[in-house]
Amino acid sequence: MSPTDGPSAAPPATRMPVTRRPIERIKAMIAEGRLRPGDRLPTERDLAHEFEVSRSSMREAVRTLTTLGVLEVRHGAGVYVSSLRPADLLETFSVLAEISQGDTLIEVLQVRRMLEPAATALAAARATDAQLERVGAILDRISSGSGGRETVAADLTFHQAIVQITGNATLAAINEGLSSRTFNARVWRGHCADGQAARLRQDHERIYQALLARDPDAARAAATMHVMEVERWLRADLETATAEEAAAPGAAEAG
Amino acid sequence: MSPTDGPSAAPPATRMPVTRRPIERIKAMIAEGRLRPGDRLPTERDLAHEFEVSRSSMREAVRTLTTLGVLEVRHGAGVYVSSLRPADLLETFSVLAEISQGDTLIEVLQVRRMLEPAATALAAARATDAQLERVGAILDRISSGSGGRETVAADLTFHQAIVQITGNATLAAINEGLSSRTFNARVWRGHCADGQAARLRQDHERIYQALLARDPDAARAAATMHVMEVERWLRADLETATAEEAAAPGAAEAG
DNA sequence: GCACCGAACTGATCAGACCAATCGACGCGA
DNA sequence: TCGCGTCGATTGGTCTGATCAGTTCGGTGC
Repeated sequence: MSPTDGPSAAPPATRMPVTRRPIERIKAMIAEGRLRPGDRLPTERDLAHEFEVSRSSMREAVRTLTTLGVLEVRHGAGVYVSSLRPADLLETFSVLAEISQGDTLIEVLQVRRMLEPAATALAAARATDAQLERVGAILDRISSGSGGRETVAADLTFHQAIVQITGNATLAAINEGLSSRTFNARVWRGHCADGQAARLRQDHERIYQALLARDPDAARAAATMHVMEVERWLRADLETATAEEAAAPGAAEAG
Repeated sequence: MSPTDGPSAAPPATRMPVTRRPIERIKAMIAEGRLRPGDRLPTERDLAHEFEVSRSSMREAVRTLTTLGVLEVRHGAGVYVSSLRPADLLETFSVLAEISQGDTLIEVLQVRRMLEPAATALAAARATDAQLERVGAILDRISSGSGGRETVAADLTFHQAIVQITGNATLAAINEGLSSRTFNARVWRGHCADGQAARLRQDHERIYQALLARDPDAARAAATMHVMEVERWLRADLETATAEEAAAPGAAEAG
């Protein structure tokens, strides 16, 4: 065990960076329930005094906890404990999808291939009529679009809406983090260029039909096929990019 | 769509907080590949000058990106782009498991119930002899322990080792984020108190046997059973806690 | 009773100083 | 020549205090 274990295993006091003390203490207070969602913390100035650090350091601590989704800062109004809902705590997740390239994108898709089929099956079993109607409306927006921004946005919304039907906010937040606008835009652009946008539309239609039929098995299969289609495209795209890179290094993103 | 969409949809320039500009620009440079893993950035002072912000603000930006796992700072040495591996970018993930309570823990387990069976099945199909040997050694550490720290640590390692066999680092990082020492400790303590620690050991043994047999279906089933056992315990534990809370509000954690 | 305004509060940003860890050049001694 | 310690320059870490910019809320006047 490392000497830094435990929230307040004080004795050794391994000279942790000053900024870290407030972070750990506040996190611990929240984990222990002494601070609850929506609670307001003292002002930055008071906190700094309480933890015996300068205001700059206190601000860095607050910023860290804000980035983690644990705290919320309102200019002029104060620092508050966030709702602590999964969506808050997993907001940072999106950087993975934003920044990842190449092999990591494949890995991300493999994870989605584990989650989305299970989620879609669950949704098929639980969906209410109103929820299905909403999904149908989103599907119309995908179909009526021409592969541009609208379509990409609708596509993302489509999958999010389905995952939300499961009622599992954590699952929804994770799945949302595994998708990204930019990646989805690439997928659509690629399919349109190959004249295969119909494939994507058909995938979505099949998923929707499975939901309508409230058939979990069909939903699972349809979702699996869809993710696999995206994965198939990505693998092909990566190969092309690699080949172009080899032919003309450093100019892969042109056009 | 909100007016703040897009990384550099410049024209409106919606007066974003000063600190945010460097964050978005650096993130964009990384996403575009202009900054690569291991690259060193200019000093904080130079960066501040370049982005026309004060050093304090620049520091907050760097701090944010560090928290997100995108950058790495070495005291006295400089600021570097992290390896950008999933494990870096998903480090923040652990706060979810650390802080979550009640219903969110159930949700987390439901996600694990989607991931771990799939991962274990994949591991069964891919495991090498050396990897299996390592898992077996870890299993011995679980069995020889008595439910204390050692056991809990070995338990976590056991599952992580299996997921790592899949070769999917993103999956491994996500799954690790969905587990936490404190939660696992609670599970073991609870099972020991009920005299049911044998259940957990048997679950692990079954998973291991399925891996040895390189039987994905058996592995999937065994992993599912294991997560369900933990979920069963958690639901019972939550009910008990709720009941005690109702009887003696505010004293649930005593003893 | 209500809309408006301003003072007090609180976070956001800035500036400059000094502390602490790192790294590399230099020089001493084996 | 090689090895190692020292010292100074570089760079992140922390502190202080001032000023800018939203929020809140109570008072003021219609």
